Amino acid sequence: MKYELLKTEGRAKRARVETVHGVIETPVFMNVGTAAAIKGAVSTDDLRGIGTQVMLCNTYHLHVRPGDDLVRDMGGLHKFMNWDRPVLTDSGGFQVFSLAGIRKIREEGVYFRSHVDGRPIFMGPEESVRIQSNLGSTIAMAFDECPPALAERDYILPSVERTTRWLKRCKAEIERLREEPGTVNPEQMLFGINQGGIIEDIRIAHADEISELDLPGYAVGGLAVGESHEEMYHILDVTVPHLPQNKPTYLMGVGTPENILEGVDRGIDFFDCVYPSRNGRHGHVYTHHGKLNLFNKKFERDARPIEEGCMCLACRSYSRAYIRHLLKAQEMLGMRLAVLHNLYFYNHLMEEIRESLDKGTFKEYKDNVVRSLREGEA
RNA sequence: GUGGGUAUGGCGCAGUUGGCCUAGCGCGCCAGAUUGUGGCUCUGGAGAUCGUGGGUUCGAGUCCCACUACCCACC
Repeated sequence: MKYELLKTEGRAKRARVETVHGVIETPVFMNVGTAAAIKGAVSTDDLRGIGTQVMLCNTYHLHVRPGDDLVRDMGGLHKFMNWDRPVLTDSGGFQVFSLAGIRKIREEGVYFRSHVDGRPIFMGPEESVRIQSNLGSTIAMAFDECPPALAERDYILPSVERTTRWLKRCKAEIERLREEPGTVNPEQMLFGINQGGIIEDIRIAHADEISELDLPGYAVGGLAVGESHEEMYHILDVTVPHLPQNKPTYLMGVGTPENILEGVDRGIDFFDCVYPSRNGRHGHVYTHHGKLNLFNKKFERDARPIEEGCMCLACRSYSRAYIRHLLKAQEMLGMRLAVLHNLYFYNHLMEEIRESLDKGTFKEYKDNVVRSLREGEA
């Protein structure tokens, strides 16, 4: 992997990452396809058409179904889903948080009950890395615990210490697997994850500690899980400078267009979020003038596209009224068009961000977009 | 025509021996939430002269009579 820093503006970074599956221009928004598909009937062909650079898939979910051994036997995730560009796999760490009701955390790892059929599933650092190795993703994420934002110091501190021990085990395991014959992707990279809730000194100490492991990239995890925007931005302000600046920095699970602009401004390269796809399925669509809820009655006879001038499939051909009708009638095409629009919007937003960084006008661009997003539709 | 049944917000229903019914629920409708995705979930809100008319009673969605509409069976 090669990380080439092309330009900076304040802390904001414009970079190019070369991987075995091709180049990633950053800042980038990764499109979330948990179960090896973007929900909403979006194909990988669609993704190529809307500027998707990286697809994000999930270790836990693919392990449960269809099984990582099956994916390996089918030639790896790339071949399986017909996507030859970069893929990042989330480790299953977030499921420690999101499936809190059906798991137990121990030093060796996490005992889940499958959300599909209830069978016991054990996942520790070695298991997570092995699964991700079978999937053959471009970037594997370390297996961590994502504690709730409101957790107290006496919960966060031991949790973060365990996450560090898990990270070292992940690193050892991926290095071991790299040497094994038949590994799907011997060039697979491991990114470490910083945790610490909203407690400054824990965040910083942890960032310093994991930076020493000299991994190819680092993520800030455990944000946007209940804390305020101000708290999230503050943690980025104090934490990101303690992560290597000559490597990709990934803010996990974030966020709204405004969150992303603020993240870029604080030195983040990679983002991902379920918002464009999940909200699309639920009829919420993004524009430069804020988010619209297409279920709202005011769009019943609105002949305009979702956003004037947008070049996505939905906006080139269909009205708000028609997409609203499809969504209300639960026609799959409604979801599909809304999701395609949202992903296009996010990918296009990142392109605008990169252009403004190239030109040295990011600050101005960001202020304008944030104002426009907040003002809403005229 | 005869006998039986049913009529409660847009739809489907619940309403116990008449009294916490100032009429409840599901869907739908109108809004809002959702941040490393369990095609979910959650939170608010609007909307009903309880088919019509009369009667009994201190009090009727609940009981009685007539009428109307629909459903079923028989002729």
